[in-house]
Amino acid sequence: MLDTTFDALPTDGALRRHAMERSGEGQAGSRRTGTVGFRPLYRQVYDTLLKRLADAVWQPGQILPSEGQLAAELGVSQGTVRKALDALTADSLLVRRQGRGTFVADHDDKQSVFRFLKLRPDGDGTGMPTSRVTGIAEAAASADERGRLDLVRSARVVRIERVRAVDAKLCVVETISVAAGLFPGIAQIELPNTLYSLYATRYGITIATANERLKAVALGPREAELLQVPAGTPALEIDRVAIDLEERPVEWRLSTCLTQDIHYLSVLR
Amino acid sequence: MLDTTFDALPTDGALRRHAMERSGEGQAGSRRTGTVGFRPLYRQVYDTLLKRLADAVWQPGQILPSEGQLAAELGVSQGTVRKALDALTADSLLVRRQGRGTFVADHDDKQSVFRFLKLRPDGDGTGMPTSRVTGIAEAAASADERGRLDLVRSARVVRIERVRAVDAKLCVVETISVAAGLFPGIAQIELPNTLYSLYATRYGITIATANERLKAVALGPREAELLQVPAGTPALEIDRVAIDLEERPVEWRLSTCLTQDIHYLSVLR
DNA sequence: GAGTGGTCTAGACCACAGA
DNA sequence: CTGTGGTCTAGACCACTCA
Repeated sequence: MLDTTFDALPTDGALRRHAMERSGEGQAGSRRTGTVGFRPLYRQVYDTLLKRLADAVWQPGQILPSEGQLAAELGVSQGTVRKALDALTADSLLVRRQGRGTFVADHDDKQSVFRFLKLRPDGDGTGMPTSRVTGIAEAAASADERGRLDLVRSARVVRIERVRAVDAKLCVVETISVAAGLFPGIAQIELPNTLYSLYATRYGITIATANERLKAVALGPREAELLQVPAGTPALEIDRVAIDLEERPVEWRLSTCLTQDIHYLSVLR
Repeated sequence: MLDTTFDALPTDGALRRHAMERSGEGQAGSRRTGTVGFRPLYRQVYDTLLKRLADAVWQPGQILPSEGQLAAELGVSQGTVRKALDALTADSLLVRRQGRGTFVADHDDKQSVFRFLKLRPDGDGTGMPTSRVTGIAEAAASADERGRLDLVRSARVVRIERVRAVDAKLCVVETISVAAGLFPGIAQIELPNTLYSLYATRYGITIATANERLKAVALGPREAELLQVPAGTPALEIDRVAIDLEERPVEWRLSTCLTQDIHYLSVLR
């Protein structure tokens, strides 16, 4: 009932009124789902705005309407909009700047490069990464790829192999797999250093989170050759699955990293 | 001025009034520090409550006064107290339970064990860790220890060496260094599996964050012997500095982990 | 000076837990 | 039934940015 009201009236803008109406709707919802059917208003605002971001209604870097305008459009109070905007900001999807406005997070800028890159130089360097693609091909998805990316048996993937340097120091070789259906033509594009901004701008796929599993391994012969060190050298293996705004696993990335001059930084709170 | 007012009137409870008085004080503050001297009220409430937690005024697991009581005591509105409590909750220092109250986070319970332990079994297991101390001694701080723990040249440390198992599978050997002065008598105590709850209950030191630097290394002979694998086996080295509520580095921990059956889990947002 | 986000208040009602 | 945290509103003022 709550969601119906919400979805059924997108054109007139009002999510739903508070107070009396809300009370009635809340009880109806409770009857339907026990007592767990309650979804706060700001959560619905969050979802609305999230959908607009996922649908690229607003482009990265672009300014959003002010809190007051959004509140009026959605038929809720400014405080409720604020709570939703704060939540989206906490999820790194928006950036708020006092006195200026609220903007769609631009994951192309310098500070955002490191959101998903935890490799840092041991010493002082900036840690800026560079990349060189060493291979790219389309193929039938392997069992591993189907498992990581939640693909059907007949699915095809594009595999990208590249080497990366941090502060001009060669130290990473990685294989990236994405579903061919989600990223049409990606094998024919000149790939940028930061793939996730390409996903966002060209394919409308925004990476929201990533799960990384780290292990220590001995370098195999191919990786050793690419990194120009002896086979068997200990290396850090990072197995990453990147998740988009709609909670789909959209990229699997297996990176093998030399850690002589760099380390993986993890901050626990 | 802001802080003076705040610190000078702890007994009458009022932080400071809003509106007119605040405006005047704010301007005075601005004159002193340019325009950056502004500290929001809820931030001061946060600091007050944080200090009480650091001073162990409230014990772990204990219930705090209700929002209304705290608001009345501190002379601010309930909404301001709420904002401070929410921030403390986000920092994992409090736990809020609707209908029951706000509690001091108890980092002894099962879910909190994993806040600072990112090693997980590859398969299904619970991942519960166990420990066995293999050595403990007091000594003069090494250069590394002085650097990590910010100690003076003459400082002494207590070093704890132990091996750990995850799901009964031996996989970690680690050396823990703490300043002897901060943890008097710790070398004579029967050490629990979860050291951080000991730090909190016996020494009033609450670990708030930890910075971990990960590298892949080849096992040295001593570690290899303790872990019963060949020397040279690739292993994950975790170099952790734990920071307490007052932002002091209080523990340095160097762990060497076999990753045949476990991995290090890192969630990026 | 106008417009934006940030803070603070006061008061209402809702969901939840427990006596 | 009472008390707690959770949500929502309305309105005020503050700090910041920029034309």
